[in-house]
Amino acid sequence: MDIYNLSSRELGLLIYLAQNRAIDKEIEVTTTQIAEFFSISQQTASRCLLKLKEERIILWKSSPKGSLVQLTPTGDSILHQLRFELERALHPDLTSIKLRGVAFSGLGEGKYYISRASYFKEFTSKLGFKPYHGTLNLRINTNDIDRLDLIRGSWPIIIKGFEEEGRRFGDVLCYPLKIPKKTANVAGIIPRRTHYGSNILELISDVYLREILDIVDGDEVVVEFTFEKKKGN
Amino acid sequence: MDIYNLSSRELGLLIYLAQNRAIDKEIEVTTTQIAEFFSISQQTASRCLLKLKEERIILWKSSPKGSLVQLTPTGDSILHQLRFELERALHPDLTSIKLRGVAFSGLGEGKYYISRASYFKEFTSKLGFKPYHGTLNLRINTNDIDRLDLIRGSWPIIIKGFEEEGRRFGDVLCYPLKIPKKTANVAGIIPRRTHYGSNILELISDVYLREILDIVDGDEVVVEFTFEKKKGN
DNA sequence: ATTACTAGTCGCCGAGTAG
DNA sequence: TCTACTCGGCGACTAGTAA
Repeated sequence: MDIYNLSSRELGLLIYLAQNRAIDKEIEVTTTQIAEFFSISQQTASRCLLKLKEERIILWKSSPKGSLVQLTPTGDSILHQLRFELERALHPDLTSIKLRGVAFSGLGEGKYYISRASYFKEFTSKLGFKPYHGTLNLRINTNDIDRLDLIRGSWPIIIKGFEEEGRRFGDVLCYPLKIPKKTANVAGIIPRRTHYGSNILELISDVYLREILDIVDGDEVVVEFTFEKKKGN
Repeated sequence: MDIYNLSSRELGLLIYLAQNRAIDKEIEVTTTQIAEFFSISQQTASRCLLKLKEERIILWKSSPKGSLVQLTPTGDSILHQLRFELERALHPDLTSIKLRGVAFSGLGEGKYYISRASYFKEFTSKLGFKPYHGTLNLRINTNDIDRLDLIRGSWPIIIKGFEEEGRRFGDVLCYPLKIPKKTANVAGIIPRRTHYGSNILELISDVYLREILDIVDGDEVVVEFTFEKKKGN
């Protein structure tokens, strides 16, 4: 879903809904209320909601008494993509974002996921390096979560999910990163379904990062995200 | 100019131009290049630029060899308005923004401007208080300039400019503020033509702020901007 | 009250092409 | 090459109205 495929109406409506907290929870709206806010007809408001629903940008339960609306993760991510593009428009000189986080040990899921043949092959071909069989978990500093969300609004490398042994493995989004003064190939990975505002970022690399960086749990790690030329899609 | 009056294409084009640094300077573009980027026809690209020019959102010199484009202050402010709305959409719990700045003495222009009968009357009627005949100049902390720009993206109270004695007095934009723990009526004022990224904010109030706050040049002042319910226009 | 279908109008888009 | 006009078609809007 590309933000530029949305009409201005739909985008405005999405912003309106989000401002009314439709990101976290279902909110009540009526098509008449939307129509008045945007100075359009009630019918158009109805059609816009319908279209957003069809494109799975919102969840919508309509009834003769009114409607309940909530943004889907897709809707949320569209707003973040717009934010990313806008930030770059307003700060064209900004070419990288630094994040600080603290290393911690997870339950080993990262290692498990990377080991899945399907993921491993895609990581290798799309990232251009063979990932070490393990991840370095970072708990991003509270002050930097907003910046993490900004990075997540960029156009990530998408590792496709799959179904295996009756279990669903979802899409994983990869963001190429650098560790200042190190040459290791690094990428931050985040499951697509992770909500914005999360402070967890897992790092994969072609090397054993804990050794290269000489860190243990609790140590601070800085990663840097550098902008590409344009939105790639 | 309301951001919701722009078509999605025009908004996208504006972002594209800004990302290519058309905020600061004239940049070269061709309608074909824009057409390819957005996957539209060259004709539509041409029409979009033409419309943006008519609405004084961009300056555009076109010739058979290509075009030079630059955003007008209006164009810049549209992007900042969008940023403001988007920030509120993504952070609906954020209800106020604090700015830190350092007091300094200007050349007394603020005092001069407020004294102009035309400005004074409008300040009084639109802000709801009689401004003290002087302003408190703040040099906003570098780290907070981005937040100042965010506030400037909101819907300000507009004090209309006028022509007098052969001189042009431009529009002044007012942002209602509060000083933490003080009850004084305060507003930040910024001439409309001031470019974004500026670190100067002038405060007007119904009281003599330097006395109430007990400050001299060089002292730090904190001001707080609180969001209203909705975009007012 | 709501949502949403249908009919009719209007404006926007792309193709062809002129300057 | 550029920009930008005209024209034909289609998509989006409003009004009326059904459910």
